[in-house]
Amino acid sequence: MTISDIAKLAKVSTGTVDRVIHNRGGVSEKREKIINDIIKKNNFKINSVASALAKTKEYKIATLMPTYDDSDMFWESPFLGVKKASSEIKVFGFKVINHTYSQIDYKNYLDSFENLLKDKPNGIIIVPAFNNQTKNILKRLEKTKIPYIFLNINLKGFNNLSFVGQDSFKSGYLAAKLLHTCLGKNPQILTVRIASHLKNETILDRIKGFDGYFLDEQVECTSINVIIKSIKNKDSISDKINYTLKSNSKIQGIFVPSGRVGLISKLVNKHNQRNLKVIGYDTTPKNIECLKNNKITFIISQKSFNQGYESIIHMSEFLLRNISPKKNIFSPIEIVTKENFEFVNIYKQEFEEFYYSK
Amino acid sequence: MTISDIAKLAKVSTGTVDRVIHNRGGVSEKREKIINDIIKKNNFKINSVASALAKTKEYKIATLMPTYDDSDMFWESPFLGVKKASSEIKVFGFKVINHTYSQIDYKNYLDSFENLLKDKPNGIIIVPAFNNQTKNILKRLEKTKIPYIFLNINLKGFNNLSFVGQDSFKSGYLAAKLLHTCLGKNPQILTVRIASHLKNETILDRIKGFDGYFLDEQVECTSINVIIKSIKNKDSISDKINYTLKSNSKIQGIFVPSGRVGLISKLVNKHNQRNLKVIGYDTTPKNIECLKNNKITFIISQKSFNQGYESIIHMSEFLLRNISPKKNIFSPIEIVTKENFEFVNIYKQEFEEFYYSK
DNA sequence: AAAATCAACGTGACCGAACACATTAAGTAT
DNA sequence: ATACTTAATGTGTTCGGTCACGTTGATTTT
Repeated sequence: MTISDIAKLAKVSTGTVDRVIHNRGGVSEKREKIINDIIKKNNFKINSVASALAKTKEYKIATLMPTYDDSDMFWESPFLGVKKASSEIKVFGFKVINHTYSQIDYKNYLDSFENLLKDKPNGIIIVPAFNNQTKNILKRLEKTKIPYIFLNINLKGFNNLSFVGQDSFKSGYLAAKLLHTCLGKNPQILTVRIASHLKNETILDRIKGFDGYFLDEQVECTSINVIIKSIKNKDSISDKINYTLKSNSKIQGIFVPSGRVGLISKLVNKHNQRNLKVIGYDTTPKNIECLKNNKITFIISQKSFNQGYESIIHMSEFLLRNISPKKNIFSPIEIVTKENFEFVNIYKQEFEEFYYSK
Repeated sequence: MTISDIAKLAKVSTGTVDRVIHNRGGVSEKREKIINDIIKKNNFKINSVASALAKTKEYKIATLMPTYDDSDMFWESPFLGVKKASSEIKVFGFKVINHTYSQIDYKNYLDSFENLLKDKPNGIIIVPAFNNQTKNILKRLEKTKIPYIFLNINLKGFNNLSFVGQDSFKSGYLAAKLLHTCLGKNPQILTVRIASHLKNETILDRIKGFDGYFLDEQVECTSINVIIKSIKNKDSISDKINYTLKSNSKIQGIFVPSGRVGLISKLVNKHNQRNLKVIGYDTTPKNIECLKNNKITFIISQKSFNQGYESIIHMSEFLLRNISPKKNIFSPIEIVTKENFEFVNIYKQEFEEFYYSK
C-alpha cells in the first residue's frame, strides 16, 4: 500500500491524498471522506522511510542543561543520551543545539536561555532551575508557542509538553523499603541533607516518599537528620556525621537523598562503620566507586542517560508526526548494588565507546 | 555529503562509489583506494534512509521460541519484544516469521525447527532446549551458513552469532547478596528447586552464583534444599515446604532459582510466614501479584521483553549492515520490589497498549 | 584480422512520499 | 461576454541510494 495505490482507489492524484494525510487543506469534504475511508479500511500507514527522505523541512531542537565537571559528573549522562538521540534523528532533518548553564549562577542560566532563543528552535528540552527565573522565561516561551519538555526536574503548573524523569516520591519510598527490609523493625536511620538542596523539589519529594513509607507501613522509625552547610569543608562534614553516629550507636542505616552519597559515605570513620547500610542516588563514577568498596549498599538510579535520549526522541516525534507524548514519562527506579552495577547503563557505555572512538 | 559528491571528487560515477562502499567488486584497486580515501577524509556515512528506500532485497528472520499459556506466561514477554522489533524493521524489507514449540515435547521442537527451515530464513533467533537434539539441528544450521542468535538460554560450544540474555551466575550472586543484606550474619536459607529444572543450565548457574557469593564473602550460610518432584501436585509441595519451615525455625529466607517463585510463595502457610524474605525470578503476572501481596520480597528480572527486541535488532543490523554483535549481550540484572515494579517493563506495557489496540 | 571475452565503469529507472507549481472549472466582478 | 478570483485537484521534480543493464576498451581466442 502506497499513497499512489490509495490515489487510484479514490480516483484522485497522489497530491490530494497527501493533502488529506497531512491535513494541508484545500480538499473537498466529499473527497476527503472517501480518501480517509480508504486509508482506514486498508489500514494504510505512511512509509516513514520514504517520507523522511522526501521531507525538506528542517527542525531545530535546543537543549538547556547544567554543566558537569570532575567534581560532579551527573549531567554528563543525560547529555550523552541527548547526543545519541541527536545522531539518530539527524537523518530526519533534525539539528540539535545544546546549551549549558551553571547551577549556581542564575545569570548564566538566563544568558544561556537568551542564546538558545536566538537559534529559533522548533522545540526545547530544558532542565529547569531557579524557580523564579524559570517562571519568567517559560512565560515568554509560551507566547512563542514553542513546545518544551522538562528533563529530569519537574516543575508543576507549567504548560510543558511533557516531563521525562523519575517519580521522586516513589523513589524515596523505595529507599525506605530497602532500608526497612535490611534493618528489621524499629530501624534507626541517619538522613544526611545538603543545605543548598533544602528547596530542591526533587530531593524534597524523595524525603516525603521516604517518610511516607514508614507512615504507611506503621513502622516506628527513628530518624535523625543532619544538614550539611557546605560541601566544600569536608572536615566539618566528617566531624558532624561521625559525632552523630558515635552518640547514636543504634543507627544502622544512612539515607542520602541526593547524588552526594559517595562523598558522605567516604567520610564515615572506620570505627563508626559497624554494619551500616548506606543508600543514595545516582550512578556517578564516584558513587560507583564507593559501591565497589562496600561504602554504599544501594544506589537508586534514574537512568538519566535514557532520560536525555527519550526527551529528544519524544520531541522529534511530536514535531515530525504530531504525536503528543504522555504528560509524565517516568523513568525506571533502579536498584543498583555492587553485584549488578556493571549491567546497568549498558546503553550509555556502548554509546560512549562509539562516540569517543570517532 | 552524498555518494554523488564522492563520485565527483573521485571523478567516477555513483555506481562505482556504490560498488566500493558495498564491496561488490569489479573496481580497480587504484580507483578503490582513491574512493576509500575520499570517504574517510570526509567522514562520509551512507544515508540510511535513502538506502533503506532503494533496497529491493528482502530478508527473512525466523524465530523459534517456547509457547506460553495461563499457567506460565514467561515467554510472552520476549515474544512481544520480537513483535516490536519486527514492526520497526519491516520498513527495511524484513519479514519476521515466528515458530513456537512445547518445552516438554522434543519432537515438537524438532518439527518446528523443520518448518522454520522451510521458510529459508536469512537469520534465526532461537531459544535452545533439549541439549542433544539442539546439537544435531545446530550442526545442520552451520552447514547452511545461516547465522543464528541464542535468546535467553545460552549453550556453550556453538558458533552462534551472539547470545542475548542474562549472566545467570551473577544474577544468582546478586540474589545471595540481597538475602545476606536482609538477613544479617549466619543466614539460614531454604532453596526450593523443581525436579524438571535439575539439568537446566540457566538455573544451575544461578545456584552456582548464589553459593559463590557466600564462599567469596566467607559467610557461614546454612542452606537447606528442597526439591519439588512435580509442579502439578500442590498439596505435596505445600506439605514439603511447610514441614521444612516448621522443623527449621531459623530459616529466614527462601531462594527460588526459577520463575516458579510465585507458586512457591503462595504455598507457605501463615504460621510459617514469620518475616520470611522470599526471592525469585521473572516478572510474570503471577509473580507480580505475589510481590504486591508481600509474599515475595524481591524479584530478579532479566528484561526478557528487551531480550526479544534486541535479538531481532542485532540480527537485522548484521544482515543489513554487516555489523557483528558482541558474542554476549548481557541483559541488566534488575531488582524488582513492590515499590518499583510499576516502573520496570514500561516498554513492554507501552507496546502492549499499542499492539492490542489495533 | 575478425570475433569473442571480460574487467571496469557509466547510465537510468526505481523506491514512496513531499511539495512547489501548473491546471481546471466554477463562480464573481466589470 | 470577458476578465478575474479562487477553491480544488493534477503534475513533475526531488530526496540519496540501489541495482540491473548497457557501454567501453583492452586482451585473448580462433
